[in-house]
Amino acid sequence: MKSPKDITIYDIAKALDISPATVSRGLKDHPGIRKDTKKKILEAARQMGYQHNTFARNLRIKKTNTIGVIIPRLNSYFMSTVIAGMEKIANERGYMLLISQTQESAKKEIASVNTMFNSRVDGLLVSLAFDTENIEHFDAMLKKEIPIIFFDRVAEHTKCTSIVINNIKAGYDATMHLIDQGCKRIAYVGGSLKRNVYADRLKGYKQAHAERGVAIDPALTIINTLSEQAGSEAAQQIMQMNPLPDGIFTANDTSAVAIIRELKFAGISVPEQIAVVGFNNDPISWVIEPNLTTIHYPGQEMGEIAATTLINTINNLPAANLNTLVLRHSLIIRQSSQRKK
Amino acid sequence: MKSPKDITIYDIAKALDISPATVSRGLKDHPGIRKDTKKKILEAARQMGYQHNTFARNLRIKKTNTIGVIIPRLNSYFMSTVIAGMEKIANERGYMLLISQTQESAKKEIASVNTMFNSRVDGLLVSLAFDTENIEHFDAMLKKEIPIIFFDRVAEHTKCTSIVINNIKAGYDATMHLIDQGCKRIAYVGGSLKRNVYADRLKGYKQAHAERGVAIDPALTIINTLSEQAGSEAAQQIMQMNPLPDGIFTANDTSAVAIIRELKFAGISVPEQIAVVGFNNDPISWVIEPNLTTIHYPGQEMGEIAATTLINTINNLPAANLNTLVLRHSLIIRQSSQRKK
DNA sequence: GTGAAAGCGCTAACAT
DNA sequence: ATGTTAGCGCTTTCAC
Repeated sequence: MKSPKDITIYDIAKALDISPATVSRGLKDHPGIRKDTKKKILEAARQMGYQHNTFARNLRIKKTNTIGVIIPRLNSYFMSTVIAGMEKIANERGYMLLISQTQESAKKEIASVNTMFNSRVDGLLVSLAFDTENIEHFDAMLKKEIPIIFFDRVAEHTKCTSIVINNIKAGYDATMHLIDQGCKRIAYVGGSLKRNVYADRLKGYKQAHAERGVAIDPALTIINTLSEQAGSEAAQQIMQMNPLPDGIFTANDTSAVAIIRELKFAGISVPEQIAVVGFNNDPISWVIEPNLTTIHYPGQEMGEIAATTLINTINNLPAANLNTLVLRHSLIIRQSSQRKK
Repeated sequence: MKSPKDITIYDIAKALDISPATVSRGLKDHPGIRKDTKKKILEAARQMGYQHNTFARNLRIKKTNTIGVIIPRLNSYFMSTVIAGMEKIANERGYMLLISQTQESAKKEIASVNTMFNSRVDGLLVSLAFDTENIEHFDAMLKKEIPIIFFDRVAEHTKCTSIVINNIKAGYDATMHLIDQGCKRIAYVGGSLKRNVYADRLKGYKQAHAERGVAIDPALTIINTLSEQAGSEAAQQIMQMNPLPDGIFTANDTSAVAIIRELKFAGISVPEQIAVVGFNNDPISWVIEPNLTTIHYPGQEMGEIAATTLINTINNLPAANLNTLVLRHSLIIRQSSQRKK
């Protein structure tokens, strides 16, 4: 396990009979170092097998060029797309990504924040776990002025930027569409109301009903984990309802697809008997039959914007001091909700 | 951007009127430090807001507790599942994950390796890009005895462990199944033959044909990027063939689904006219109609095993010095390939 | 059980 | 244009 021994700038300095400082400068294009000296240094470094020591540098300059990413889960289409966007930007701007999953647990989230803190990340990109109650665990970082950006599942904080879509409007759009298709009893299936995304979508659902003067039966609201399994169970629950709902708006596509499958299996026709609208525009939404009406959620773009904003903030660049950034969403109407020609 | 000032072990030492060495020891359960001293130190650390400095420590002990992950793309079901598995294990064992995407480019792969090298990761988990020709860019790390594990898209190297499934057998299983269903002209759609996974699956395809004495028309082999777009194009190409193939084996499910959609759109019935088998057991495989026959690829498990093996190697634990680890795959037969009752 | 002191490899202010 | 020097914060050997 032990390496022969690392080459340092001192070794190069000695070999070339110059000072370590000059080597350090030569290695990084410092202005005011002769061309030939620089060339000599680079050449020596290369052939001695010199490897830059990032730690020593970090220790010295107190900057890591590393961004921490804390997310509930990595393995969903939406999240992997977001991360892909973040990685792209980070890579372009010379930052590395340190990634940690909370598995939807507040406890793990706290642990992750602490690890990131100790790793001295330059900034944090966070989407909150289902059951996170407050965001005090970020206080230590904020006190040190380490910028934190929340995305998707966000928290209100005067010092942090949030990047979201307008979930209220999206919920409103989805629900209004169902109402326009003639639905009178629309079920809502969503995740924990502690999280803005689900609370807001429910709000939009209510707004749409209110605006059209349609009463809401509270029994039609189901809160679950939005997993495939949970979707199937929700479908069972819905099919027990009497009278049967004639529309379902659910807060992700995984759930929507699971529900449609159960309904079809039970011989209930979609959209004729029950119209369904999902959320995210996951690839499965255009594979399921009938194709799923859903809200397009720009994941890659959200990742890119989050990373860009964070890096700009870290470097005190302009356009950094925003409170909230709202991306555009759109309702994609497909067959699963269309009852009218 | 400037923090008030970090608390160090010296500050704690001064406050408690003891030495920094004692503080350092107290902070980490060093045997041979009095219980009450330790308690005093921990208490002071807590209330002074002490934050451990990982860099200084790394610099000192030359270990980072960080694992580098280099992959083609993050945003596929398979890869995000793998990463989720890795993160789980890394987290449990106190390691962090540094992730980088090559976007299928060898050039970016080389850059990533260098960054990881400079970041002094303790080990590397790698799945190769489409067009990587050789693996010399890993030599510097290997020379320093930094362990590297390849998974999925691997390369032969005496010093590295590879984690794979038996792609030849998987390709054989898929093809043999199609032959058993009565297919006589089976097309193969796969990715770059520079990568073991695609070359091996093609090999299996050929083996199955050879074993049954069925001749192969080379015109039936299509090499592309396996994207959705590429899948649609492959379908177009296949539909031009005369005579039409009666079976398609394609190396991922994204491609398979795109192909099925095109075929259906063109009025070709699946599986009656053309039977289709995919690869990966992506969620879309059981949503598409007809449900897709595919090879189950244990992504999460592969990620967990890769991470476990790497961490064991880093720590010189037993069972670490393996050359190749082969995980179990299985053929999942669904409707897209079933012609017989 | 605790302390003194020497570095880990690099950078940057200051000097030349 | 280059050199000197003083740390960054921590660990650890060797003393006591």
